[in-house]
Amino acid sequence: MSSAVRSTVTAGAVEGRSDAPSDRYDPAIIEPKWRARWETDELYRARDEADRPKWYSLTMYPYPSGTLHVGHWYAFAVPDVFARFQRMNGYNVLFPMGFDAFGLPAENAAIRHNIHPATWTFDNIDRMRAQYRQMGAMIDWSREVVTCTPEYYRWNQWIFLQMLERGLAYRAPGAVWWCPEDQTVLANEQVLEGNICERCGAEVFKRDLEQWYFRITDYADELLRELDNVDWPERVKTMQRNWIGRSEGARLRFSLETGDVLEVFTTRPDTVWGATFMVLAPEHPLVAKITTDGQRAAVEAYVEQARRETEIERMSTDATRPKSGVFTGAYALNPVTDERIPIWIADYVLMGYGTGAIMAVPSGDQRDFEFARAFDLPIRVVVQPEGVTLDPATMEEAYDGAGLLVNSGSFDGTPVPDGVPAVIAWLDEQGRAKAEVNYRLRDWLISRQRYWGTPIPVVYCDSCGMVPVPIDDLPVELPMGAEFTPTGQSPLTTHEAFLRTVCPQCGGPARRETDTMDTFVDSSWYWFRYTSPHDEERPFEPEKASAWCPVDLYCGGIEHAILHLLYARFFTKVLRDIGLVDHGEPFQRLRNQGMILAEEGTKMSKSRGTQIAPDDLVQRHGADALRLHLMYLGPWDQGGPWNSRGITGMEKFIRDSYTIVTSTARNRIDSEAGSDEEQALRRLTHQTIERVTTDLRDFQFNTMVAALIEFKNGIWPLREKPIARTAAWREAIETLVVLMAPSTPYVAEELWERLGKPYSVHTQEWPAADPALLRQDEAEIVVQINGKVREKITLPVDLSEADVRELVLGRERVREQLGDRAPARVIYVPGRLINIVVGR
RNA sequence: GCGGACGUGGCGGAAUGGCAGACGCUGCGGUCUUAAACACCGCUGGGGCAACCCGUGCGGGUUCGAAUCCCGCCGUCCGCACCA
Repeated sequence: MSSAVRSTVTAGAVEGRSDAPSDRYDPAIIEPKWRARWETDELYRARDEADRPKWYSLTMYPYPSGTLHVGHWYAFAVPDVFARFQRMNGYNVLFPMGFDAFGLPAENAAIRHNIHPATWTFDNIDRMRAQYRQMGAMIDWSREVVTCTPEYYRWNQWIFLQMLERGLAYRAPGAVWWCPEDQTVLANEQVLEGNICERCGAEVFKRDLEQWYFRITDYADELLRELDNVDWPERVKTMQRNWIGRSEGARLRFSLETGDVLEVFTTRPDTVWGATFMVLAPEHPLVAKITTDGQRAAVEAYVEQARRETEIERMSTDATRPKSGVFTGAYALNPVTDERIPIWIADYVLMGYGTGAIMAVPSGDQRDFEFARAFDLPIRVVVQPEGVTLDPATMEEAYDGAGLLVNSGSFDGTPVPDGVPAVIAWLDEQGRAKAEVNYRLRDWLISRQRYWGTPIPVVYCDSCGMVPVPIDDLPVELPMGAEFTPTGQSPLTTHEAFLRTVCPQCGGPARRETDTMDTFVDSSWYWFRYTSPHDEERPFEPEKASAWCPVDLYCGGIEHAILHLLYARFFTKVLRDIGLVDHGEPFQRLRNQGMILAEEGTKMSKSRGTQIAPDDLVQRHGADALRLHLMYLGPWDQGGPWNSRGITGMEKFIRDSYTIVTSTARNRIDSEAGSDEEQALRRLTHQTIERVTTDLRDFQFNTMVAALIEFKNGIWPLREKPIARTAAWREAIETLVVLMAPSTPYVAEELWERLGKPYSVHTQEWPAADPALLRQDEAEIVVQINGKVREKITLPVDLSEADVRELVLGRERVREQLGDRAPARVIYVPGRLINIVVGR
């Protein structure tokens, strides 16, 4: 509070004067001044050049939700520090910015406030852009991308058409997730545990609808394998691996007594001798056909119940729920034993995975075991572990560990790992099995029955059927006048002028596709667009994209661990196969920031008013102080509760640095280098260079700031001493300013000017620590007796162990402590400590 | 249920086998001031006059030496959860 008053008073006082430099640090003057200068000079314009190595630093673009909160700064200002650091390290840096501007919140807000989604969105973008500018980031705004503009989304349509041509986009019926609140279908990835809509939290259910899909499953294997080649947090990779869910096994054919063939997928074909029954998913197409008359009523009741549960709680099932199911009355023949085995239906078998049917091996699979026990079905042991003898009558759980095959014909005695391929090969010869790999990953459902998105560029003609819109007719523009209140129908259906068109093939009347694309399509390639944002021929120039990409460092929240990052990887591979880029992995290095919580530790919420706005803080403390404060809260990948008090400490650091530099910048240097004091100062300077450099490189911003503060604290008392008139001092303060440049760009630029150095500090070369100065001649050695610190002595580092030992043992305090006990052992760690071990 | 990460002063955190608590915040004392605020200087894990003792969720282990490594437990957070 008080500093707000002070700051305002100072600002008012200075305004009247011309440009007499104030000795008091005032961000309200410094920050707008340099921001204007940088913009005029296009200091942050990224140029396509080949002289320096490129560095593409990308931060996930924001959704234009309204106003910024400090979380936005945390996500953007901290990567900005790193981007600046890389620039000073000699890289040609691309640090772009855009807005993920299509999507449901715009529509919902528009309905609530009775304005157009475009108005809402562009107003927000204008506001947020201004807020982002305050941050002092090195954003190249000339490359800004806004996804809801036809200049951008026409290329979504272009890519869609390329994919359609290659069979990677297709339309298919199927049971899909439907959100009753948002009145649209959702991708599997957007459905959270408990069947909750990722966007609005409503409970979702399945509906049978015809929808557009992208064939991401074609890339399942590559998406899985290439995770090994990127530098990403291990947990993100694990999440993607789990999501893709690769299983190796075989597809087996079982003959039914009805003459039908039932295929199953299994990862354990070696246990087929133990398959004592089969289970179909309730939705399996064979269910109605094979059910016997006697069982029909029970089966239909169960299927109906399962369907209802689908709408309420199915899939939210946990594995501990008791198994349920019904016998169909039908039998299959076990292909290896020729036994008749009963066919059941149960909801623990999912239609969406494998073939929607399983062979049940209760002795080896816990789920099958529980089912067999519940319905009194036979259990046959086919894998015998060493040491114990499994008895079906007394087993309490399935056994799926190592062992030898038993009751398995000619394969008896085969160890499990060998049995799997052997049995597959044997069954394959007889045409009864094929090795197969299954993935949990499903194709990406991209159509949405909402308005504020990219129109899908196809038309439907009565005579020609579905016809793609010719590339030359793009973009298919989203009409501004549509009625977009959600009805469950695509809003575009009611827009006659949009809907009615002519068939590009026959010229007859045709109807446009009225679904729009999932907004994750927009974000699946936006970083390529930054490399040639104004290209009118293609989504982007392949040469420029390949020159800048892949992205060297991608920063963003962990919440995109699966959705966005998986889709983006998929698109990159598709664009590579189309021939637009030369690589398949978009993001070499990924770093996730933690989440900034409200002061009381809960999630920041707009509605509860717990969001912290940066504007106010910038006004009171300056953007530089806020940047430092965010870095200093803790490890960046950890996040944590916002703390409004600590920022004053950062302000003090800046103010003190400002005082140090401005009060000594004009000092005449009147001593030749060489005194011990100067040598010590130079050591401190170079140790700080070393610490700041390694901390920045390792993304340890909190300790980097601590190193800067310690440096300031170290030189603060010297500013009015004679040493402030030496070359070592000059080196120290110039270094301080350069080291501050990435973190506090405004004040660093101001101080650089005060030092009389040529504009701009941000184009200076990053300093290198002089190894000769880092070397210590003397070190403080900790003297321990039995591991307890008893004394600290400063000794030359090159002293031999014997000398140190003699010296230490001769010390009065040590002799006192030892008494008449003789050292049993002495451990010496050069330059660190000496531990004298004595018997007790 | 399975898997992973984490647990350190009043608070955020530092230290990843070698001085626990760097640095910042808070708090306390002092200087300045008529006074207060600001600013500056100093102190700030607990106990003890001191030597010293205790202390990194709890219990055990390895080691000359453990916040750090190993085993078990407790707690918090995250991911997965009928995927055949």
